[in-house]
Amino acid sequence: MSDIGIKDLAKHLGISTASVSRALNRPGRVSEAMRERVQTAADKLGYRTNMLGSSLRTSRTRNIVAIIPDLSDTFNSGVIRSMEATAAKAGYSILFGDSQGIRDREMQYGNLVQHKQADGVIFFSARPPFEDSLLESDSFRPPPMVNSCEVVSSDGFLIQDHRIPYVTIDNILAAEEVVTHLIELGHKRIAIITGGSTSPSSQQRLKGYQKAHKKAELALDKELIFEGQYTLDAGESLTREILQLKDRPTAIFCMCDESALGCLHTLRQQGFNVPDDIAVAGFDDIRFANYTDPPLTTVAQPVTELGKRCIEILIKLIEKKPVEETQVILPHKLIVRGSTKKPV
Amino acid sequence: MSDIGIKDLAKHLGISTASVSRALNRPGRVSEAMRERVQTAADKLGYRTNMLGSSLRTSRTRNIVAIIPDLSDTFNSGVIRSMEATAAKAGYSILFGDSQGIRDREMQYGNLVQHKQADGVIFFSARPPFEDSLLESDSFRPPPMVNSCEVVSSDGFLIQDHRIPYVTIDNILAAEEVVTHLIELGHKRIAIITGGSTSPSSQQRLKGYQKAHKKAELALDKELIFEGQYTLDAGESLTREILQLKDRPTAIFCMCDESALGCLHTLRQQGFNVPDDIAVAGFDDIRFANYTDPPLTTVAQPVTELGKRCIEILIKLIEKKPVEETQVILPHKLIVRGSTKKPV
DNA sequence: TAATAAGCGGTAAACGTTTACAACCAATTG
DNA sequence: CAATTGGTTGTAAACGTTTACCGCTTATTA
Repeated sequence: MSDIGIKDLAKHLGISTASVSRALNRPGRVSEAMRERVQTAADKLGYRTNMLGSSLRTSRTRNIVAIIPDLSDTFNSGVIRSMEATAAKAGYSILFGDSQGIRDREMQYGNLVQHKQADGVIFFSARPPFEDSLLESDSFRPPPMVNSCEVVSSDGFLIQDHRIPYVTIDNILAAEEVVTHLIELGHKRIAIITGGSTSPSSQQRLKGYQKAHKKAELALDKELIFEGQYTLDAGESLTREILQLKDRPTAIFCMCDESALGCLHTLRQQGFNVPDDIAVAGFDDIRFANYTDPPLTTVAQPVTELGKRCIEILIKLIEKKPVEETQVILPHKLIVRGSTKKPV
Repeated sequence: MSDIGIKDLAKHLGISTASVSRALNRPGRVSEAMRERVQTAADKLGYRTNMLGSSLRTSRTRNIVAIIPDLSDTFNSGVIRSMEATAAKAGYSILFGDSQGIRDREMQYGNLVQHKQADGVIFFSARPPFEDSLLESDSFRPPPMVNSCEVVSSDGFLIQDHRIPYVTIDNILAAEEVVTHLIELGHKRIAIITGGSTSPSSQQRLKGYQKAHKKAELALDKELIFEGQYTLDAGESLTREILQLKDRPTAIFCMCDESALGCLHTLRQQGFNVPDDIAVAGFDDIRFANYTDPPLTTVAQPVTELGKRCIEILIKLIEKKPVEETQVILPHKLIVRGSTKKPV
């Protein structure tokens, strides 16, 4: 019973391996009697297809690589979870890599598909996880891939004039809405804690911040822009810096909720009241956002849908089915809670 | 340049595939000149070993399956992240499955190793992810596996009198310490929100709760035990129930920090002051625990070490190296913060 | 100098599947 | 009744590696 192969099964039934294979994978190309006979024998003997043999022959692994900058981030892990669920439903498994934002590590995971250990890639970064020389080479045959969340331009990334599908939200608009919300409340000095200058989503949210100011004909003060990261720590420490400004802002927009939690913490520690002294807004609507004191005003991203669509598109690509929409921009939603109020 | 195989490389160099293979994987079995010649040619032509062929031949995939009940849980995702990092360093990739605690799904992922898509398994549940009939069968040759966090007994799970290695903390002791801490502060009525009756870690923490009471000769009140889950929601809603008790407790021990956050939220909503009206303690020390108001008293689990040790042991098992310690109990640490204080 | 060893490279057989192709049989057709 | 068709199964060649085994050359030893 331990590790029986297709040959053993065939011999045991007195038929050819071809018939076994067909009975198992291609019902219809085999008589019903045969299909049943093989199936029950397979069950009884505990036959498990050795996928290595199968994959080698068919060059399909049913594995997908997902490369994430930080798996422990609440927003990311939500997306991944959804990806995994969607993939599993379609019979695919997810190999994942936490790149920590380091390009070398991204490429290391990208290699998995070049080594034929996976059929396609999802990446959360600006560039596909392949060496630049490859990306620029004409002979490069890019594997199925989908770009998620960190999309550079509305054209997507181009390889040989062919765009890579992506799924994201409109970061510019979303940030603009947050900031406009603050401006409409009456705030004039709004500090911002970014996600880092190398992150496309952060760049875009910054653009939204600027657009909102421009539209409201509000002057932009460079001093109010604090380059951070998408982390609790960044929010905490940069808020300390913000509080040292002579002309203190009346609102702080954090580009992710984790930073906003750090921000709230520092404000509380230093005796500031939110939202009366300072208003705070976040981004992502992680599940903790509703549990802070006061609850956090933020932008909800469609986490589940984001993951689901990525995988759906990727699988279509892998299976060479037509994919109707290759540039997906999902709706976000401004969620106003207690952390923002008009300045007193 | 697109997809060159070992044969192409061999032909291009006018040597046999055997030499190419040896030059690449077994330096020392080949002259230095040869090694170098092959290496540079491989680099230049962009040769990538097809791991399917290799794996088929060697029956080693360098993949590991990790089966988690809930990937988006902050504690879990921290452990996974550490696992991934450790595995990557050793040249392994992690295939992960979010089982949502459903046994069928666990087995579905367990199948991956039976289908030879992975070399070993890490599981976070009480039973190995294989069908019961298999587990009980004498002919079952269990694959390398390690049990993490949710360990049933100090013997580990037995298969054919052979114990499965595990890595965990002493949940009983840790919970006992939390509750003793509360008792020493002067609390006499301590409610508890569990992680669910099917979770071994929850059962053990409950045992610790009981032990602490016994040791302090404090009566146990069944009414104070609330069966929950390891989630925010459970903490939130069960706290509402707790507050309806006629004889209200002065402290609440939540078996995970997420529940504690939910608990704090409900308390705040209903106008209770923590810790003055009611003290709250959690478990896990997720990174948000220090950012709540007041900061949460909790038990720190060695998240990174937990993940690291699991993978290290598993890899030793896979590579048939001797593993000195198969039952690892890592140290935890009670972290007292502002959410617990003596009752007023 | 002959015998032995050591170093290196090639030959070819696996590993476990899937699938073109061919072969067979029975049923249908003209 | 011969020819054709359709349904079903078997044969055997791949897929891309690794590695046991063998043989060649050169160095070492007695």
